[in-house]
Amino acid sequence: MTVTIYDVAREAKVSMATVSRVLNGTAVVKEDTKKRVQDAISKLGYRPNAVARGLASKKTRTIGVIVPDVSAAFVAEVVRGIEDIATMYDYHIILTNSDSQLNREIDLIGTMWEKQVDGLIYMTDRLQKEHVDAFEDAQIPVVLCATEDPERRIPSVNIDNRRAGADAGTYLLERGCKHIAFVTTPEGSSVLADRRWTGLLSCVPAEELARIEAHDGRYEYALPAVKSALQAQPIDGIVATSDELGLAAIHAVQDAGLKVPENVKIIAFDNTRLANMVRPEMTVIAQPMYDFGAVSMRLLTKFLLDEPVENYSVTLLHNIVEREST
Amino acid sequence: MTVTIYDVAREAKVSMATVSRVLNGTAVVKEDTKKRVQDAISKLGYRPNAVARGLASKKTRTIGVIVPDVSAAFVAEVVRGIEDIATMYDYHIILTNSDSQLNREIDLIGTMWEKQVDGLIYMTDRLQKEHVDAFEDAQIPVVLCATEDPERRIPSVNIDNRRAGADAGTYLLERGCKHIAFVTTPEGSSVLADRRWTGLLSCVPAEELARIEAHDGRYEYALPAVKSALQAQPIDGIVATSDELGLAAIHAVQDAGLKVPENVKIIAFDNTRLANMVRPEMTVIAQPMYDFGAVSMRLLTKFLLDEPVENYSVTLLHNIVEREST
DNA sequence: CTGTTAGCGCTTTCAT
DNA sequence: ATGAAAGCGCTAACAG
Repeated sequence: MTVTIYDVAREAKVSMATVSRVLNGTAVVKEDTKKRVQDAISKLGYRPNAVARGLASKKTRTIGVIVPDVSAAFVAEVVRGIEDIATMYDYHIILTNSDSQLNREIDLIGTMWEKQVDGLIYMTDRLQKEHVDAFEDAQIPVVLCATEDPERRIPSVNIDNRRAGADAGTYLLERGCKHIAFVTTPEGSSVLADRRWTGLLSCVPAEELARIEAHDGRYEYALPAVKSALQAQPIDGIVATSDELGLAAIHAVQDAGLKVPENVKIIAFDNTRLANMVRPEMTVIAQPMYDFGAVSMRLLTKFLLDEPVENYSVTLLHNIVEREST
Repeated sequence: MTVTIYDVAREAKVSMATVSRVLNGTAVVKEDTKKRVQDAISKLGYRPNAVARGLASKKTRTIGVIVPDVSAAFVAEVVRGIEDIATMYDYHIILTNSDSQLNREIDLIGTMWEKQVDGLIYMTDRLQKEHVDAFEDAQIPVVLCATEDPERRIPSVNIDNRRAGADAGTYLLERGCKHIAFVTTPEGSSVLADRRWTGLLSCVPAEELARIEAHDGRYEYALPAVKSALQAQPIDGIVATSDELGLAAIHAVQDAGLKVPENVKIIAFDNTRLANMVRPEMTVIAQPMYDFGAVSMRLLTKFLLDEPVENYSVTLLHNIVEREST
């Protein structure tokens, strides 16, 4: 039925240990016998059973990936980056969605341990003590991806969100904006958004800065929120914490009979495909989404391969892509 | 170090077999001893090793998911559906991207077998004989998701794309369009798009039907393609095979100094979030993306659990969502 | 350079 | 209702 390493050994007239050796290159094997083994392998169509391998070696070549929601454009792009590098290093990923629910997240860390993943890439809106505790007693190498650990206990890959927030603010200020609004998710829901807000506050006088919150960070909620803000106060510059919110801002401004960028300049975060498919094309603080994933995974492999790691918390660069909305 | 079933057995003063029984509910255990075991488990913080379990039981509770590219909105939504149902039935998913490359796909089917996945959910643009062969000698239950098997050898979940194409054409015809264009990926790259084209041909006279192809189905390539088509011939109705292409069509029309929907009516396929975030909001043939994934996974569990399956190829319903572009 | 022999941590007969 | 024992398919000492 299923052909095992034992069958290959018999066919090649060697011991299973030798087969294992040519399979893993874990010791030198005479060229001649190596060939016999390889012939036997292809003749029988043998494929090593990764589960048995995992049990024996205590390495599954599988890494767990916990994200809030793959169906979000930003996240999907990150996952793509993770998977590409994982493939490159011969790992597979087990993907799960947490919907940012703490209990589910903690639960997942546990089941990832049951699955014996070699490492974990973790993405969440707000890292809590419970997470850190769970990581610790799971005893699995973890890297946080686009997720901030204020106390830097866990390796992570991120951009400098505070700085990025300040850059966005400065950009608008330099272009003459006097009344800036920040369109974002509700306070406390995302550490990253909070950092950006802090950055904004550092360069824009508080009295010239408004805050517009949209439930769940969704277009549908943002649109009316921005509209009413526009009526309540003068606004000539908007920073949005995602492309989706930026687009909502654009439409709200247009609905108010104003023009982007003439009357209101808009700069958004992320630079998903949305940003350059809409009209006007959006100026953005581009985030290296794919690289978040790729670099996280690469960092994880360093831990797994015991390579030297110079920097436990990697800060990727963001940059402003100037388009039509400013 | 790591606590095993053996430790639990000793702690509870029973045999490991009994522990296994309470763990799996695989046989009746006296209430009293069951409690002792459970206490031991929580006292020791025991968690069963899924890899060992997989080796012994030959079931990994893991299913392989092979998709062209998670970073595509459509795919990401499907994957979300798969993962949700997988979680519901206590399965995990190993996610891989194939970029629709045949050799990579075949390779992946093999490594999925190595990983001993219990089942496979497969998504590709064009199913080939090589795929079917690989499925067969992998001996894994497979369900095709949003992928068509012309010969219906493999279980699948889909919509009726031919019919959907015809519906889109009819819709435009009924609204007075005389010169219809289909914006799509290059011929042969996607069976689904081909089906839609066939559907279109069945209701729109060939001489009133134009075909506009965009490399990779991308906005960037579609925009100029539609623009030049607009100059070359009269067009007053457009069917696009994805939201992204639909948006490109909208912008191309606008750039030509025409209006949507007054001069040109546009209907697109998919109904990703893009469709109702753009202006004008797009009329679409809505595809049940999440359900593609969810139903596929559910169907797979039926095979896995030996539940009776009445229908091996499930056809989900599509529907027209009327918005501003028509 | 190659073979022998223990396990890895669990499920699953087969007894009792 | 519970225990003993034999694997699952492989890796990893340890010999030779």
